[in-house]
Amino acid sequence: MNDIKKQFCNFLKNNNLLLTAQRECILNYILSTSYHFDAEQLYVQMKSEDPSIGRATVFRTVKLLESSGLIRKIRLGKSKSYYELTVKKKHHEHLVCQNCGKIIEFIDSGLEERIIKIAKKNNFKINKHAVEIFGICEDCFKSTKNK
Amino acid sequence: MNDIKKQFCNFLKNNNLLLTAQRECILNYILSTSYHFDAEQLYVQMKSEDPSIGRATVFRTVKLLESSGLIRKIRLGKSKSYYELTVKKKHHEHLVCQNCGKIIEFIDSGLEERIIKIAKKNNFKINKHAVEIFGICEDCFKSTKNK
DNA sequence: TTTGAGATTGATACTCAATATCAAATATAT
DNA sequence: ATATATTTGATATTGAGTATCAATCTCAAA
Repeated sequence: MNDIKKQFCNFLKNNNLLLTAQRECILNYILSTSYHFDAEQLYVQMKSEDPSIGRATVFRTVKLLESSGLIRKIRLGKSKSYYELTVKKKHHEHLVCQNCGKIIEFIDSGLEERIIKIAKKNNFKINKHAVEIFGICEDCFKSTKNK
Repeated sequence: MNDIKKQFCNFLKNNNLLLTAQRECILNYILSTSYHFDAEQLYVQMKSEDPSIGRATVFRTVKLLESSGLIRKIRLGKSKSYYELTVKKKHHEHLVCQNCGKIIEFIDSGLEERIIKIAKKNNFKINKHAVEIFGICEDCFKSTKNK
């Protein structure tokens, strides 16, 4: 069992929760994907592997994974929540193309520093932050010009 | 008629839309408030002034106001959308207290510059951006310590 | 191995925010 | 005045997520 699974097992144990077949199955799938996902999409995927699984279980497990710190919620301008793995990945921000939906991740230490400074200046105990930049990506911009 | 109203009228005219009593009423109210609001809250307010107004009309008008550029959508970590006036107000970001819900607005030119640079570096036609910092505000932090 | 308290499940109903539908009412141009 | 287009409010519907609950599963203690 790898470190990430162990981390989740510990979380479950510490909260008197059980590692069930469904939870393990969902965890496995999430670990095998490296990109953003949402709960509904995950449900459809799990359903295709095990038709007996329920929507509620998937949504509940996503919440658990979030509480455990394994995944984090991100908002990409849509009404629904997306999630991404927190492990094996540095914190980063998002460029969201409003035309094709493509998401470019970036890190910028200068940006992070400023955010920390701003929180400090306002006597704010910072917990998390999010920077989203919306616009048109290079590819889409090129193809609209060609029309 | 003030500039802001004119701007909205122009927008309506340019799109073959009419300035109706309901739309004007909603616009007036929005101009009289200077803080964040959401569509449902606005509906309740308008309903108290004119009980015959419909929910759909308020939600539609909010969308119109957004398209016209008079208000902008902001996401404050909740599932619903909030809006704020874009005029008479410089663009700013938000510090959101996860305990009491208080919202502190701030501007930081260094932050803005970096965001523009990042977009440029990624050949991204930037349209808008959002920075949200979540945490515990000074007041809440103090009062938790006293317990 | 049985038992029983507690955790988990899936189905379902429900909430909440927002959108779609549509007939009736309004406005506009001719 | 009339034909055309826009807007309205009521209502139904969607989409995302949560609450409920009886049935099932787990596991430690007897």
